Amino acid sequence: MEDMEIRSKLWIEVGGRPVFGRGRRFLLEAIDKYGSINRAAKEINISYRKAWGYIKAMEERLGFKLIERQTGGKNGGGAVLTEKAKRFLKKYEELECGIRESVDDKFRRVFKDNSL
Amino acid sequence: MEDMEIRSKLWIEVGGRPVFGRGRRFLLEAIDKYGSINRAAKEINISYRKAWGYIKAMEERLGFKLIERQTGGKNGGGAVLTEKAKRFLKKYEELECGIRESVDDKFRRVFKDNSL
DNA sequence: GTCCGTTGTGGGAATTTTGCATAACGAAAA
DNA sequence: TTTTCGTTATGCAAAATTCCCACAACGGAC
Repeated sequence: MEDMEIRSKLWIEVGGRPVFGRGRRFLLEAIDKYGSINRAAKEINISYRKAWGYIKAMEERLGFKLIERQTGGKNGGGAVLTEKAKRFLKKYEELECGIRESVDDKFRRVFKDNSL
Repeated sequence: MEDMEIRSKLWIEVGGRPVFGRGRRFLLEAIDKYGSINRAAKEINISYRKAWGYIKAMEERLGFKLIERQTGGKNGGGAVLTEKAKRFLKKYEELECGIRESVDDKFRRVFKDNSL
């Protein structure tokens, strides 16, 4: 059983539906960095279609606009995070910080004494 | 944003495939309690088919037998956990213990100051 | 007007999950 | 010996979900 590994997931729901998690976090961070949903999606290895669906659902369920988009124009357009989105993202980063590490630690302590 | 809630999930993988998590934990606990896969599945509100699939995958991926089954006979048969399964289950319970609570706490600390 | 890299979206394909239906089993009772 | 009963076992179709292809619209730069 040496290839066992622990995995953990953390997400926020609204009305019982997922609204934010690690994947969406990476998406927003990448959009913030690159100014483009398309580019961001490529960067984190998901399809544009999927990224677009994430954003749509997030905005609907959270009830506020996360991303200011512009279609056409210089460079074809682009996207930037709203201030509210940035504040939300920051909070989520803070929430997530340290949790995975502590889960990994506990896993190692409990499961890695090589008995079963 | 008052109906936001945090959710977390913890599971073990082998070869990149899920092997054990909260649902399977409940399943094994119920089998241990009732001595029947069928009864256990009803108790935790999943179909027998699903429970059976869980067990099959767990045993394949973990590489050892979790459940001793008997078909036919008194009461139609039944199922009991192997000793190894009991030890594994115990470890998982220990691993999971406290993690959800600490996640909830952190969520409350970070997100419940009502600003965004 | 053409080009380019965006955003926006329908809808079908592919995959995963779900659960219905039914067979096999074997001790105990009839 | 035969019937009964509540199990385990599993194929397969249907339902649900996820994924992704293909194309439209946009508008500044050239």
